[in-house]
Amino acid sequence: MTNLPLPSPSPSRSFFTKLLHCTHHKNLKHAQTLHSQIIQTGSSSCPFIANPLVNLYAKCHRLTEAKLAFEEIKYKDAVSWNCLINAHSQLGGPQNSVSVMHLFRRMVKEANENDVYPNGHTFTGVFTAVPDLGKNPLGAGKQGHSLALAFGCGCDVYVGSSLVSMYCKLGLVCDARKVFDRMPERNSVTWVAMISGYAAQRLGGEAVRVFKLMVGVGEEGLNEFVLTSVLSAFAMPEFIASGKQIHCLGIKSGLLSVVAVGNAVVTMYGKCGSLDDAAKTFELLSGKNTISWSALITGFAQSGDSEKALEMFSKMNHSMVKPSEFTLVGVLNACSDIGATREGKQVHGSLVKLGFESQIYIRTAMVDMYAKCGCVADARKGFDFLQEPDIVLWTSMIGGYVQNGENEDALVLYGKMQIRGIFPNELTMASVLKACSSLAALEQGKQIHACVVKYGFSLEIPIGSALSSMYAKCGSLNDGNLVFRGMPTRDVISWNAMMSGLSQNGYGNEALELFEEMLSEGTKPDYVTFVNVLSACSHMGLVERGWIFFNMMSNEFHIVPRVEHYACMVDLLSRAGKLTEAKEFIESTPTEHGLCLWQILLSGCRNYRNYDLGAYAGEKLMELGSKESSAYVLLSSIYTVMGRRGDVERVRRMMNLLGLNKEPGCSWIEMKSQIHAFVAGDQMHPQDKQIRAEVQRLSKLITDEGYKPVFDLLSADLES
DNA sequence: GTAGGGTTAG
Repeated sequence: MTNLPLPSPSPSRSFFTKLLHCTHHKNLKHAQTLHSQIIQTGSSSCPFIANPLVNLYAKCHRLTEAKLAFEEIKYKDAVSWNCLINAHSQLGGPQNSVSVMHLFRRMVKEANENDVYPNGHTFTGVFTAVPDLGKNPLGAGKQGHSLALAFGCGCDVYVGSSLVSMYCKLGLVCDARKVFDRMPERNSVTWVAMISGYAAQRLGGEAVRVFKLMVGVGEEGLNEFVLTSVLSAFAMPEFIASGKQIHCLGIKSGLLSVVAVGNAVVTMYGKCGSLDDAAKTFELLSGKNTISWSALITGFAQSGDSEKALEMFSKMNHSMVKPSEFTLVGVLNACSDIGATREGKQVHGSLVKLGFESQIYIRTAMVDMYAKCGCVADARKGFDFLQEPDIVLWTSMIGGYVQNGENEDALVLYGKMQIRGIFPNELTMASVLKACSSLAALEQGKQIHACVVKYGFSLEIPIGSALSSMYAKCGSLNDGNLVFRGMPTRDVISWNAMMSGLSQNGYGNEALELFEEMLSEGTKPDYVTFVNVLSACSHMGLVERGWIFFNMMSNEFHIVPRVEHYACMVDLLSRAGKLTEAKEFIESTPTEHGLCLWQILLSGCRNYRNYDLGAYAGEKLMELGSKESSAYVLLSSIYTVMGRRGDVERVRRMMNLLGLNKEPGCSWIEMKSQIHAFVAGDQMHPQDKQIRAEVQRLSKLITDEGYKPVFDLLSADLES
């Protein structure tokens, strides 16, 4: 009984067990030892040993070795092929996906010869690889789909699930749903694929229906994957109630303790704008990982609480959890939002240290951050760093120039992009159109309009708004209106753009009519709308209506007046000569707006030659430490007129002390796509002589018509 | 007794 000899395992059996064990532990060192032993014993051509070896290399991400081991197999069976195919599809990426398709074609081609045919395992690998194909993924997917049916794999749950997932990733949820509905058998993976497919397309309603279907069918598959995918479908404000229910379900089922589920809850609340709930859930998470922190930080940044986002980031740094590129994108966006240049630069430093520098999302966020913080040159450095910027990055850089008023550079960069043959998106077009508006570059604007048509963009928001605004701001109000009326839908920005075009070109009444039309169509005005309305009133001298609108803004629409609104009111009152009323109005507003508002009143006083009030406004500006040279010049002129020599001296001394100089006036005009700029006093233009002669001719003409220029003492002083 | 599908942060 005691000394029964144990049967010694056959060498192939022993290799087999060792290979499985080694695969489980992903032990590459041991794999190489085993491989050499297998070669020595001459079993490397036997599928029963070589297949697990191919798989072992695959799980260690060693595709070259896997391929070598595969090619050594003399009579490859289906498993040999599938191991290598899935090795590539699991690693993913365009390159590996192409390899999957090559291997698959070879397998099919040699099938009859070897009597080895693709099966369910093969098609799962193929369908997983399809979405990553750079060239015609849909064609490959459909072809694969029909082959799978031809090879009798249509009923396999794995094949079905991977098909659902494939169609979803290609954006064809309807095709995915067709496959889903026809599947004879489904499991939790199938449900998850379908639900997350809807979630990715932001079709929360469909996702709920599928989830309810699953619960109704009595599927037992409720697991952490299902919960996370459902939660991601509810990450929109309109689904917050459903999201809360799933949160409860997570608590009841105990699945909330899975960190991925907790993270999905945090994300869901963040995207719904319930940052309190997001933060509470986050606090209770056990085993917070980098995704948890990123979810919360991004949530704060996206809901506009960027200070809080930065605060959480600094807490994260103390918690010893390493930030990922996702975290840093969120933090950079927070920095852009509040113009936190110093923090942004710190993040730049740490992302270099962490090796995220060349990540495209990181680059885009960095370019955006530097541009929004006003450091366009740094933004450009970040842009130039990548040889192949994608369209989002091109667009951020172009948008960065526009935001900083460097519109010529924006157009130049857009030209470079066109030469590189890069297809713009709607935001690119909107940015370059905005650049044209600011430059009043009608000709270039028209060319871009032609591109909009050529590229097949519609007049949807934001292109429609940008285009109508471009025409309006360039003075082509009819074309602006034509585009505006042709837009399929209009949001408050579209209305604002058209109104501002009208009002800037002296069509104040039409702007106000448009405002009435906007209200009657049920679009809620925002603060910009009221800036437009008030400035229209100011241009038209409509004091009474100005007051009505100013009061309507806070009383009816609960919009807190900003400095722009106060400025419009002061401008309106000053232009109308109601200078004392303007002064009293300024004194009733929050003091931090003084610098802007007193300056407006000062100009008003100049026009009406109210020297006492002008001096009062000027003194206020000096007290507040104004850096506007024109304020000091005007004030000293006023004192000159009033004969107060001592005060003139005092103002001039202050001006010198602050190092302020009179800024020369300048203007420009675009002719035949070229911009001609003029600065007061310069004689740089090649046709300077002719231009001056023409100005003299025109001056004489209008003087003869009876025009008398006003040369009061103030403007005389200004000219000196 | 070898091989396959799904979730969370931009």
